[in-house]
Amino acid sequence: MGIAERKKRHKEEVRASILEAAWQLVVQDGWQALSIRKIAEAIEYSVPVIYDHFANKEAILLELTKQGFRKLNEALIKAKQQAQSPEEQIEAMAYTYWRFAFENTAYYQVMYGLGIPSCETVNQISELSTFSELILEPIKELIASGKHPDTDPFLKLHTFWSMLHGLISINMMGAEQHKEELNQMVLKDFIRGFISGMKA
Amino acid sequence: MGIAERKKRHKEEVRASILEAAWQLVVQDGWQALSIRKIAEAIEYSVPVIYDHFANKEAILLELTKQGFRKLNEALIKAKQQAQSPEEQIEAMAYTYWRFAFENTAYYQVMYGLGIPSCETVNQISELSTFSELILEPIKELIASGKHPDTDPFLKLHTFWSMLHGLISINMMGAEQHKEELNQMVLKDFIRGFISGMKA
DNA sequence: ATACCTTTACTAACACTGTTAGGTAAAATA
DNA sequence: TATTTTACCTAACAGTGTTAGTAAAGGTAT
Repeated sequence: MGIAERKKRHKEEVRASILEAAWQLVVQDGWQALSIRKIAEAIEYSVPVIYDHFANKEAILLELTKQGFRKLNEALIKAKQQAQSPEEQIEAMAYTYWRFAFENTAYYQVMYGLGIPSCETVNQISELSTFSELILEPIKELIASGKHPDTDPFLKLHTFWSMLHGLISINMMGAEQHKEELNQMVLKDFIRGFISGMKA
Repeated sequence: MGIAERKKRHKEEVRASILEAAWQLVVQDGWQALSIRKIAEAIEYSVPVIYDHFANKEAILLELTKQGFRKLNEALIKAKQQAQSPEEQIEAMAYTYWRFAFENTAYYQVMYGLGIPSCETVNQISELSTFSELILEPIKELIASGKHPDTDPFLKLHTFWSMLHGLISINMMGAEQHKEELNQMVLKDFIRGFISGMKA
């Protein structure tokens, strides 16, 4: 039954080429300029073929979002592994998150920039649980060894993520009035405060 | 020359009705569902009339964004006036900002949610300077009376705004997994840390 | 080998979208 | 009264997401 296999393989190739073409278009002209017809032209197939692989345009963007989180998670895992203490892990991950956002602005904007994603959309991103777990672990360690071991780790995770995201998104939209170094300082300041806030 | 006046007045009425209709549509179905034709139908004029008042659709959204910031600024001014010390002013403004976001999610999403606004767009929002000044003032006071009077107030303003925005936007997209009270606590925690971070 | 069915891919259309060119009729000016 | 300006419209252009219907090709069963 090699035939069915070959077909399946081919189908997955087409699916991958759709995502690849979509991604290239997003990087080139921004996600607002992405269109089904442009994708179809890029992969040299007719438009309806795309709907054999994705329910709609949103599903394609959702897949790119997932890709983005997978890539982010990878980078975070690597950063975490190279650090030893929970403090260093958190610090390294914060910097990595920041760097990911600015080295992959296209990804970051797809991940967070399509309007504010609805709850249903967020729940479809299974990669988020890995992301949470990754950061939650050193936070828990830090809390356990700190002076307030009854602190809610989810609260701290939430804070960490929120503030990092806020820093990045405000920074992305107004890079003129606030200099680069300034933001690096804000980031540094935040990380220090965040970590010491869990110890004491 | 009452005629020209009457005409001018009428023209401004139409302009206002465009914004009103646009706003109503945004509140009803979200900003992604806003269309020029729907606005035209609502105001009972043909489509091209809208282009006599606004260069394009983006200009309408930009005006709504400005309206949002004006409303936010108003609320912040009121909150600031009712508080005495810089600490209380900052705290009150943070809560007011938070409340504004969740009582006017439509505004907040127009203000921040249309993709990540470009630098050029941000520069067109003159209301932002009022917003900055409003928060900058108590920050400066607090820094001056603190132990590190050479702290950059812009850095602190940037931090304040970023983290507040991050808190809100992360919260808006995932209200299921994290409870309401949790976020109130995160907010409280942040404000306390922010203020004490400038004193000491 | 013939008949059948499923898969694959297409063209063409529907119902929208933002935007604008061009025309008409009314109102203001000369 | 003649002319110009304005106010407003219809109709179109070029694009969007999405889908109905069709034709051909591939594999399966009789």
